[in-house]
Amino acid sequence: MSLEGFSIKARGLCNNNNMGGGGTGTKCGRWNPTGEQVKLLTDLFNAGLRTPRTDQIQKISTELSVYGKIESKNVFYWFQNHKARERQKRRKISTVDFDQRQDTDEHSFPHRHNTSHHQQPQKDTFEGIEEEEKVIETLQLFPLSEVERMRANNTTASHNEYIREQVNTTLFSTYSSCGAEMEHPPLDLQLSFL
Amino acid sequence: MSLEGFSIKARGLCNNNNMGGGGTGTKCGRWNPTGEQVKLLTDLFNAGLRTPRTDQIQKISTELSVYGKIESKNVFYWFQNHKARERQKRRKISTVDFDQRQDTDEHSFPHRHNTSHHQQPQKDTFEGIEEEEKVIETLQLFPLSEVERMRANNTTASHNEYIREQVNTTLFSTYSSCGAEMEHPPLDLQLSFL
DNA sequence: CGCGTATGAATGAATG
DNA sequence: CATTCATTCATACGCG
Repeated sequence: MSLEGFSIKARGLCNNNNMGGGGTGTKCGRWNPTGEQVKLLTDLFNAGLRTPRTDQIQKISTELSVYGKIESKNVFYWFQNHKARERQKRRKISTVDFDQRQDTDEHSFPHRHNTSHHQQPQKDTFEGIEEEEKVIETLQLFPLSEVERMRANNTTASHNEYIREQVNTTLFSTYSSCGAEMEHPPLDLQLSFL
Repeated sequence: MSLEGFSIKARGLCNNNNMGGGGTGTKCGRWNPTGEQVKLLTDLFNAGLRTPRTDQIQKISTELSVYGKIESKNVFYWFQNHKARERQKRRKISTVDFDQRQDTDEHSFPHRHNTSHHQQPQKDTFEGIEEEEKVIETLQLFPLSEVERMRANNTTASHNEYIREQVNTTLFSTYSSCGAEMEHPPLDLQLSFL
């Protein structure tokens, strides 16, 4: 456990996914991707794959199954999550306002498995700054032979961001449904900045 | 490589002292909240804030930044964790019920992993023995003054009808040309096996 | 100093 | 696609 090095988390507590068809003794009910699986998925993601179709999902799943147990839905969820968090990160993460600018470190936000690709400093716009899928042309990710050419005219001019505006509604609905467990009267804080 | 597990916290010392003891924020990997920061966060939580929205998170983060280095994601995580742990605690207590189970293991999570759904439909559904969370409706902590006027046009995302129907169905049946997806129509990213 | 606990961080799973 | 819940991993800290 060096402190300077990379502590490869290896995600391995119940990581024995290699049971093949047995499916026994898997005490953890949650899929725990292996390193290879993650790598493959990440590569695909970086290659521009964001929302694989059903058949793609199945193929990916099949391919990944050699590394450990996996289901199609895992792949499905993985892409969903990965994409969502990529977005989310741009919104939440490190949006240090103009207030204070401590240029202490540039790696303010953690990158879970981001393989060195553009991480432009985001503005906290709720939309827009996405869909910028980069397109690679020849991706030789796998030991197989055929490398499909990828037509890269995506343009991704998708402005399909459905404005899920939740400004004023959520504020109250949140409290009405979520509630708060406080036995004390609503303290009137000086939270005016909110 | 599976750099998905890297902790960039790959440095060692981090003595972000706090609590009014002086102490200066040494930029370390992990955010260490200040006493004031914790207090404010806790106050907000006690005031009923459970899952702040993005804009709230940012404001909170900005506000807290005067006490020390902080990022939006820290606020985000803080609320996530705080809420989760409280629920967890409550669940654990309710599990004990009248029986003192203190010998077998400390792992007292039901771990009901079901491939169907979970038991918490939405925000607040408690087992039973909890404290009767009160809904604060007179919470004027968050002025909606000009937020509302900010939003005049909504246009109501009508195309929000994504077929996010259950995973399984989507995966193993015809995708039925949702038309809403197809990230980039062309890009037939067929990486070997796809 | 080793260990248990509190908690920050991450992510799989699911729902709307 | 957004949001949330649940669970787990990784650390900082305090204790004995």
